[in-house]
Amino acid sequence: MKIATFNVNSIRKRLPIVLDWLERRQPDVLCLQETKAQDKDFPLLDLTATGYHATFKGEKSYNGVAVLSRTEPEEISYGFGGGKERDESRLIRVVIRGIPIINTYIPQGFELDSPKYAYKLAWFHRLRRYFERHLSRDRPAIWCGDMNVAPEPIDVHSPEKHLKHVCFHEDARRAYKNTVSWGFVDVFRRLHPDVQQFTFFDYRRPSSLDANKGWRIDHILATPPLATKCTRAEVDIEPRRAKEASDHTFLWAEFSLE
DNA sequence: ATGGCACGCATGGCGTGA
Repeated sequence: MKIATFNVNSIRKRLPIVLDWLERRQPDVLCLQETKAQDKDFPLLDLTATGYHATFKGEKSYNGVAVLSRTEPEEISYGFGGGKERDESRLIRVVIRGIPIINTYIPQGFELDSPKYAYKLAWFHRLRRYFERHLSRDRPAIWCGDMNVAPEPIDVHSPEKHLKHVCFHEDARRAYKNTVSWGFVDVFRRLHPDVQQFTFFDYRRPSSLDANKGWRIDHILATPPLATKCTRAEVDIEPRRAKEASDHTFLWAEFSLE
């Protein structure tokens, strides 16, 4: 099973890139973040014309997540469920071929002294509790998406310059790792322990792509019984070089499910 | 040290992203 994740930064703007990638790469599952479209404006027909099923939840202007899948999901749920701040356009859970897949768009955080950063840190704790309620670390499960955290110094260019950046600050890294430690394995890092490979390159530094000055903040993780079956995990840099690209690019992983 | 680019929107300026 091939699963991919991609922060599209507007599904309507990135539709040609997504359609092209689906056709050429033929993933079983593609998780999208920052679709930036209300459900009524989601380009459903363009995407389902490919044969993929689309499961999505969005809002005006911001956030929004979607899962495109070759087969229809056996279960679907949006957000944390219950209470306030369900964040339905940041978390989507589907079950495909019996495997729970959680696609998240983690809050970015803005600045260290911003309430948004406190919200980001709390989000990781809420997510850990969500995993505790809904998953078992002894059974196959996948968590993927835009995590807005570079876990280690190798995962960002010039780490010494970014110690106070909301995507590399020690508190963000600790919060992310605490959620990971519930029982997930970063499959890219497991297969490529020493490779520096980024998934995000800032628009505002157009030379960053050629200079390979980016961030690895998009991740695919699996519980141990599934992580051991991961045979490949790769970043596809080509779509970042495309005309009218997203500032993120695709990460994909292949699992041997026999 | 600062700003830079792109996105959506009751849109020619702002909030947001990372």
